[in-house]
Amino acid sequence: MATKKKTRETCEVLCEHPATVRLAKKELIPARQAQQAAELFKVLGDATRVKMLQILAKKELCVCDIAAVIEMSQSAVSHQLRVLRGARLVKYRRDGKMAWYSINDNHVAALLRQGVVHVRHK
Amino acid sequence: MATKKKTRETCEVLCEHPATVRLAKKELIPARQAQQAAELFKVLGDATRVKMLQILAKKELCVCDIAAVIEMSQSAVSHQLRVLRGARLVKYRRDGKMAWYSINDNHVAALLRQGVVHVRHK
DNA sequence: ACTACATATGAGCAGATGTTCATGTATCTT
DNA sequence: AAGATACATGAACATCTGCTCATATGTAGT
Repeated sequence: MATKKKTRETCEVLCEHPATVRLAKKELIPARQAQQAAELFKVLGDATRVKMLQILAKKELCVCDIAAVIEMSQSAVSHQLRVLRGARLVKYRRDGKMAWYSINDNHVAALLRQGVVHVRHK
Repeated sequence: MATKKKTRETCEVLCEHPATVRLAKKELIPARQAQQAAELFKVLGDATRVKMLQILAKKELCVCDIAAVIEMSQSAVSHQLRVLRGARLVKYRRDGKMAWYSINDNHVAALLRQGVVHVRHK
């Protein structure tokens, strides 16, 4: 019985290469940075938002026009714009009833473009 | 009664700028490309996978070492490696009992790095 | 052949995500 | 002031995600 449970009792650490692990741990990105990068990518990880960002990278548009272009409801678009705003990927200005959105910086557009290029070449 | 429901009945298309919409639609990325790009970003959109890719970009590692470095269970790591394999972001080779993983191409590493740089500068 | 080891995978579950529907808020028109 | 318009938001819902736990698969050593 004692011999049978050996695997679990001795712990899972058996095949590790300590030197390699130690080195890799040093080179590992800080947890917070990983989390923030992941959150950025997560926002880009939705086809609706990709489309929105892609057209907003070309031109400033109002909510209604965004909805018309990507063929989604105004509500859905508005919800997603909130996500994009939260991630600071877009900026907006109000002009009376309308809200005009555009991409926040070229960095974002570049990242997006690079992703698109990657899937094209695959 | 008929007047009251006007908003819904006439449809949501009232504020659109037809010329702008038509132009933006032409410039809109094809749906499949948007979907594929989103799927790529979605894979990058998880802190565990970001960490894994980041260390695999520096060095080829076996599953057990990856688990030790990022401090997650072997099972969790294995599941995520499956996702990364599915997206062709990593490659692997077997050597006896061990499986050695590394990043698939520099493209992926560059994309990752760009994301990290973006959150650092924010 | 038997046991230990390294990795892969299926089931199950809690939490996150993206849409719709209904409604709220602010602005414009009359 | 009242209604219409443009947008935002809360609730509800179905679906997806990422983990754990248990177990399966394949390899090596004895």
